[in-house]
Amino acid sequence: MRKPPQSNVTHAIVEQLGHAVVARSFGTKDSFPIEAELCKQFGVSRTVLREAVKMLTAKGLLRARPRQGTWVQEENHWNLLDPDVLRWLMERKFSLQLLAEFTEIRLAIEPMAAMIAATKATPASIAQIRNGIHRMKMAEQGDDDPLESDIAFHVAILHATGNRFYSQLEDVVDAALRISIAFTNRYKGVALADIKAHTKVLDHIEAGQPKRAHAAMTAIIEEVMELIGQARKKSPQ
Amino acid sequence: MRKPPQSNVTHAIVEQLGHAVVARSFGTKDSFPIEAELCKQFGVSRTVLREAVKMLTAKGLLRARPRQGTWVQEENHWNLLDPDVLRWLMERKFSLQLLAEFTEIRLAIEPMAAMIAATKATPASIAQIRNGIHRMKMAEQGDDDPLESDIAFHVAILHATGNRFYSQLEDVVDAALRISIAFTNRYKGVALADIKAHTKVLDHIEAGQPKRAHAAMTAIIEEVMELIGQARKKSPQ
DNA sequence: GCCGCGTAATTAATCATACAAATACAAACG
DNA sequence: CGTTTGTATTTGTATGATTAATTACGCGGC
Repeated sequence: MRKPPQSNVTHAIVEQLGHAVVARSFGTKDSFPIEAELCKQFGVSRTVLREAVKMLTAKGLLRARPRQGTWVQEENHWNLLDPDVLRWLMERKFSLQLLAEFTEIRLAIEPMAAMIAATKATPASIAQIRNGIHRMKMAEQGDDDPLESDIAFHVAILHATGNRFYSQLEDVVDAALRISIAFTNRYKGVALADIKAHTKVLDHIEAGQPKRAHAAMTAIIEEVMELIGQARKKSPQ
Repeated sequence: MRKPPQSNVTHAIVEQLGHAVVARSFGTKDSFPIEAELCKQFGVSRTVLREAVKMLTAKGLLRARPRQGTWVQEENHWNLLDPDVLRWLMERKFSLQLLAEFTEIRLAIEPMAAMIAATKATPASIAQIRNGIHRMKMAEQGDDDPLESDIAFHVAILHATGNRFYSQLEDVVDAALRISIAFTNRYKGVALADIKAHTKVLDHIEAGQPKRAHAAMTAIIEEVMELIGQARKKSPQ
């Protein structure tokens, strides 16, 4: 994604440990290595390791207590909506199941976002949405990236709500779209039909038609849901 | 909420610093104290302070770089959906604005959750929902807590989706409901009408009627939205 | 005066070590 | 047999020293 690289040692450890945790590389609860063990394993000082563990604790992945040691939290404690956790999950543990759950959330958020945008969007935020569509058109002719332009469109709508919590879900949408591409090239390339469907959403938002904007966005995402459903039938995991 | 107290010094600092950050107690960007300064201020060692800062960094509230120092991130970097951040915001910086934004998110999530639950709910998860309603009835007669029982109902529906991301939004709903109570006693006590409306949702879920479940839940939350709207007219912030 | 370049100063990052606190477990005691 | 007390283990906290990254500054060249 678009994060500054952060070339700290600590950060590197956080990444590795984070990946390992979501990938379930640590067997049973008590098989998680003790501090000293991990230090040796990664070749870093206790300070660095502890700070890394603290960061993962802050994201709900780990828990530590004196004398009991450190262990991986139950999955329902993970902050799934944390951008890092999201990314780790998607990089390490892709599954159609996960993608389906992602999309199910989008189905709640994005249509409602479009609906809200239809009543609250400013000229500036509408311009952002339009820019996304413009990029999709460019991408169709090979002059822009199809994935990035698609993301730009969807994210612009989240921001157009003027609601911080919707904006915050940018990363979920981002991850969901990237994951979509990862599993099937069917999504690759920008079809004219896609552009048409996306333009419809913009039109309704601009016209101040909440319900129609909602419906148009729902159509887009249900299309994705459909694709996933088909894929799962072929190779049910 | 229902978290183990965590009586560490580090955790205490995280709480204090977290509160201070969301309350905007640190003026301009460069007025954030340097490490040593904060250590003296809180009377803790650098170890503790650094680990606390790391945890807040993990939640997107702070950022630190050598020679530039530590500073508060722009608000759009905050992980608003992190349970801690959410709680700090709500404890320190209550506003009708914030509550409205909360509720706007609920308006997307919960009706869709009810919809999904109507097709996917298991006997066990339906029992959970029913238990929530049961508690509301008890609360009406003073035999249970009205707020907690209400929360139990809404959270049960999120879980009934079988979707981890919906489950994860438990804290948002939790916070929203608590905040609701905080600003008006209007919400206090359980009205018979409320119980009726909530029961309707359960009935539709049990009957496997997605659209009706969706509508019933929407009605409940729009009622809340209405209340907020009225309050904002009286004292527009 | 202006531009590039190395150098110094500042701040967080890392390391190493020591000691404190919490708690599970077992042994001792009633 | 239950209770208490001790002890070992693991994380928590403290401190000092060192390293690395980044910016600001001054120096020299033009």
